[in-house]
Amino acid sequence: MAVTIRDVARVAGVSTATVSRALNVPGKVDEVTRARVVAVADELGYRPNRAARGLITGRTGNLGLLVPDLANPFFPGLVKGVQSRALEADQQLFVVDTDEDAEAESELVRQLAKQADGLVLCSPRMRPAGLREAVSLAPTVLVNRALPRASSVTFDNRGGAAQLLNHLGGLGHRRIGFLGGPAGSWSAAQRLRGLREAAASHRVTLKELGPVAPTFEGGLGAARVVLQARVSAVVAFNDLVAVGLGQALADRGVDVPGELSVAGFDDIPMAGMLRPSLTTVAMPLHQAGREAVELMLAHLADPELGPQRREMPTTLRERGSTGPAPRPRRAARPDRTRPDRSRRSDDDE
Amino acid sequence: MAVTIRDVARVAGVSTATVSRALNVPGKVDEVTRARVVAVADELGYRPNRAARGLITGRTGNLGLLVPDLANPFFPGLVKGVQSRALEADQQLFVVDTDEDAEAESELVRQLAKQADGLVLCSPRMRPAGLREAVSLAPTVLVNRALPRASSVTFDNRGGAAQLLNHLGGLGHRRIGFLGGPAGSWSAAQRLRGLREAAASHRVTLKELGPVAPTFEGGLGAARVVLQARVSAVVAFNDLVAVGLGQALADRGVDVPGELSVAGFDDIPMAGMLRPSLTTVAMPLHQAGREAVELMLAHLADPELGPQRREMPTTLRERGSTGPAPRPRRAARPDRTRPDRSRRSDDDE
DNA sequence: ATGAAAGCGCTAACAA
DNA sequence: TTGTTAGCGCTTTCAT
Repeated sequence: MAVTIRDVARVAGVSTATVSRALNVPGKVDEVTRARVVAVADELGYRPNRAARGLITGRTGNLGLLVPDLANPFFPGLVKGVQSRALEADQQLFVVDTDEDAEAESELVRQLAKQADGLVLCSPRMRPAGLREAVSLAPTVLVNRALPRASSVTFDNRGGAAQLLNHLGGLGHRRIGFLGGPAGSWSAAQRLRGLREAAASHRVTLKELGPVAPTFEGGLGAARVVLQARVSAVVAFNDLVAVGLGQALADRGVDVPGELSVAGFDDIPMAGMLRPSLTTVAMPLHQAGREAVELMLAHLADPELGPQRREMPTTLRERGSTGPAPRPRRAARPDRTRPDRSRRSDDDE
Repeated sequence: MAVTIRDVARVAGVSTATVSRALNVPGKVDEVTRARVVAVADELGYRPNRAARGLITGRTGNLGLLVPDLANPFFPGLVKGVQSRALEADQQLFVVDTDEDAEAESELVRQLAKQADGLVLCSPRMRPAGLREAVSLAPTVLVNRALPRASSVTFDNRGGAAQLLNHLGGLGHRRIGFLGGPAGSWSAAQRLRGLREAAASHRVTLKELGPVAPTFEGGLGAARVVLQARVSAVVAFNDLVAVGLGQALADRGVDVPGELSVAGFDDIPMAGMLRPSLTTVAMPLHQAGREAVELMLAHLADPELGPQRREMPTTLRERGSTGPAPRPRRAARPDRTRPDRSRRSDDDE
């Protein structure tokens, strides 16, 4: 068996209660005794048994983190942020990937809640009722989603979208498409709103396209609808969609961004690995993750604390561009037969 | 407070011991009583307190998973596999991202081991001594790394490399470069070995290039050395490097794969999202993750069980290509829908 | 087949 | 400031 608090007590010549206090409530024990206890504990390599502690305190020392899909490059940054802060607070982290399954989410949350002191739910897909249950089960912080009377960390999607549109507007684009994400998506709504507001003050026409799945495939399948919309720039729901769209356009011989600009959200690492340049709205994922844990800890420390909200700032980024101008491909033959875009009716550039 | 075993016992009119048995050792209790107990437990919504159980059984019901970097697209598939099997076994999963820090790894493993019944260490960067300690702390399964007298799940890198070289050789390539990964890398060595053996029987000259960092940037910076090697095909250490190299070559106006073929390992999702086609050796990550947990559970069930080894088969895949040959650009015709090659590999469900 | 009781390792009253 | 004691929820002998 491992070394227990009794071993430490025996060797240090004190009671187990004193050991416990020395280690947990330093103020309530004589400095000399405390030092001795700590020394002994250290020497014996004592590590408290969290299960035993948890049995009496009701705390597990664990945090639960739920994400819809770890393979989505948006999430690892968040997970890392959450983890870094959790470890600092000496909390271990359960990570659950729900595979985008809104149904499964609820049950997983129930399981998690039982073993964790608090929950961080990232972009939860479940319906509000499910979220409410989660909140009732354990202190919960939502990330990338808001809910009345619940704590959350969100990103300034609206502001970011506005920045993006201002940028495009400044470049001379007058007809811009928004290739929307999934129907009920909260962030898609925010982004659209930001774009609309900015479009108004730029005399830009905003065309709503889609919605499409928030995936590479979603973007891949959207080339046609985008070309038909006769826009000079497209804002995709996120980078994954933007990348898919970019590929589909390239396959059709459309020069990106020469003929058509593509922008996205998230600033996923892949955005920097691609050639058609991509303007994207970056989210401070790591920080958001840390902030979420911070709120959790605050709730743990003070159960009476009301709902807290943090909105993280977003930043416009230019990714993957190799140079200033769109470079024609070398071996490319100049046969650009694209029925839709061949007649330029737009006031590009 | 939550509903405890005593509540169930009282309502069912039996002792707590019987409830415990009914729920855990169905054989040792009368079928009628068992049914009643289960019904009551169910109705009351009883959920065993794992801390209490753990206190007496010494089991936590948790598994620990350690990965070097979740943002590396290689790992999420593995994590998902591990998680899926862990949940089936009613084990919760601690996930720790070590940020490629070999030093931190050891301490994190120590912390993990205390709260988990077993450990799964993916591509651990730590030195053998550290691994030995881990193994001594808790039942441990290594993934993507082997260690004498330790259980592990590895991939058939050698066989995959051989397949790859056969493929390239069959295509007529006679000078092939290997852009190696980090110096001490176990998998890099395996891959090189497989390539060498196959090269011999194909009268192919294998040029060792690099090593480079196993990252996108690593590949990006290798264009020059690759071009100087005057090879007609390059096998990169992994897909990330391959993608970086592909971009760097494209920037220099080299036609991939027309003038130079690029291949990689891992079959990361991104491989399917890119245009210069990429031949890659796919690893059954999801399955490997599940297998790792399987081995863990076997060790848990029988502590006397000796070290187990599994080598997972690898498969050659063609990704991101739009056609068979270096493709002249095609004018956009009425929707020539590309076969959708970008879906995740079948083993990733 | 079932129950009584002990006790896992720890913390938190309550006493001293 | 420190020790004594009870008990968190559960499993597991040991009786019955």
